[in-house]
Amino acid sequence: MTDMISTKVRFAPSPTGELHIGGARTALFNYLFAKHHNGKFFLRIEDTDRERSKDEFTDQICESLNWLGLHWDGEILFQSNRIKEYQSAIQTLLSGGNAYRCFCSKDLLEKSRAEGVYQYPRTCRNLNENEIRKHLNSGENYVIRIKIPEGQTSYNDIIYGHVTVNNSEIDDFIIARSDGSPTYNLVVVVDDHSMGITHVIRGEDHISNTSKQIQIYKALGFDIPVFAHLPMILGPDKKRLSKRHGAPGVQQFKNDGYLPDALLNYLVLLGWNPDSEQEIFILDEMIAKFDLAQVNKKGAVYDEKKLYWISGQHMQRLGNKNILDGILAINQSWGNGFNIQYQYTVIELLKVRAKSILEFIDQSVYFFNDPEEYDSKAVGKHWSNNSVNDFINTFINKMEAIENWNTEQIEKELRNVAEKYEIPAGRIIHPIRLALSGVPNGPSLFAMMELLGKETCIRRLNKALKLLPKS
RNA sequence: GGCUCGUUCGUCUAGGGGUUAGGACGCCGCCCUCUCAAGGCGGUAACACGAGUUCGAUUCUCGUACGAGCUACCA
Repeated sequence: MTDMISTKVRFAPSPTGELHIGGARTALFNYLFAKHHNGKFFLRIEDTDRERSKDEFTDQICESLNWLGLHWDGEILFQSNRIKEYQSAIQTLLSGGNAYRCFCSKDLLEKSRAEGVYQYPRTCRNLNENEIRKHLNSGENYVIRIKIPEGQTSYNDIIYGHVTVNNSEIDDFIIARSDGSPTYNLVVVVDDHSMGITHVIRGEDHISNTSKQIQIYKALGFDIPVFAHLPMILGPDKKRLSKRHGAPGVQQFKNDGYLPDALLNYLVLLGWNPDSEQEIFILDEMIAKFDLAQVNKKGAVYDEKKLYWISGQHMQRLGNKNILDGILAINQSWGNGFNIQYQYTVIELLKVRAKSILEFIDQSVYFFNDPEEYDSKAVGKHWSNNSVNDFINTFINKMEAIENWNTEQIEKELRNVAEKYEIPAGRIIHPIRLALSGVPNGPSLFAMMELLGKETCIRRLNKALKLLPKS
């Protein structure tokens, strides 16, 4: 390692809503970048907007981050605890001549904006001592604005490359409100500097804030970090996915039974390409291969279908223990009364055909309870008349005689019955599956029967014989 | 309005002066098969437009169009 300064990044959400996939993706990229470089990933809560910030959202964001496995280093930094630092930075700017008091009324400025004047006309920029004192003495409210110098501001974005803006395009924006509280662009710079952030990785919506922030860095004499702006995640209409726009919260994915790694896997593919044809990653693999230089500039449309597929891929690959943990996290009573070996076998049989934990739970009910009803379409197809009952009765007799209750024996006996009646085995297999599970599809019938056990199979078959066919 | 950024299959993307423009999801078909999945094989489908540079442009340049973001005493 030639890096003398270790990498430090941060994820800085404002607690005005729950964590949604856009934020999760930003957090993920920060996390991957930090871990890839053996650096630190910090969490900062941007709660300077006292009206909209809520503690419950802070809790929810932390919970979501933890569920995803994106654990932050050190203590959470709350901006609301750092007012003194901001005040002192503002004072430095003011006394250094890099900022000034502005006494213009909000109404006036809003009016001129409505008339097409979008920039602050810098009315108060060159007020002299006497004029300032006069305003102050008459008790007028004022805000503090940064004094943007002439010239150009440019920086080299890891993802977007060189971005240059004429300073004439940068407003003398407000750094302190009339109540003295600092604004976003000021606090970000003060915090990123005091936290020692080396790389600022955030959404593309901050590109135009960056040149403003660079002005503050310069005015304060701070080193400027490296910037990397991530393309937006878009809705189907190509507009930025936002809460208003139906951006799903991370919590929602948890409730829908998605595994954290699957969500992360989907998210990492939105904008980043691994420079190979690999599509399925676990977190450690993402860390090993992640590179900001491989992130593209184009916004990516959120596509639930692909997430769904990725989720299925993860289900297949995941260890049975992990799946069990995932199930229990949603439904603690799953598998109650059945031993662990039985539970693991259920998982083994089902995991290739469930795309989410929720689906998994849904598909597994008949392993623990006798079916209460039978899929009516399947009944019509496979058990529409009494001839089926004869086959089943014959098979029940054969089953009772089986001593070694295992897949092979069961299959052998069933095929014998089919042969005896000179019918395709499917004519017996389908109705039996229906009788045992209530549904027309699932894992290999014989493997299912072995697991359910002889008693249960016979009991369920007899029950079905009483109820089917429906006339 | 101004500024900044972007534009390859429906979607996620690879590629890059001469390619049958590659992969993945989805969709369709076939195989496997007791069903459903999974898996295998195949198919469908894209370089926004116009100039210029060039022997040649999807790739480079410039325009145009379209889209997005920012333009708050929100973050």
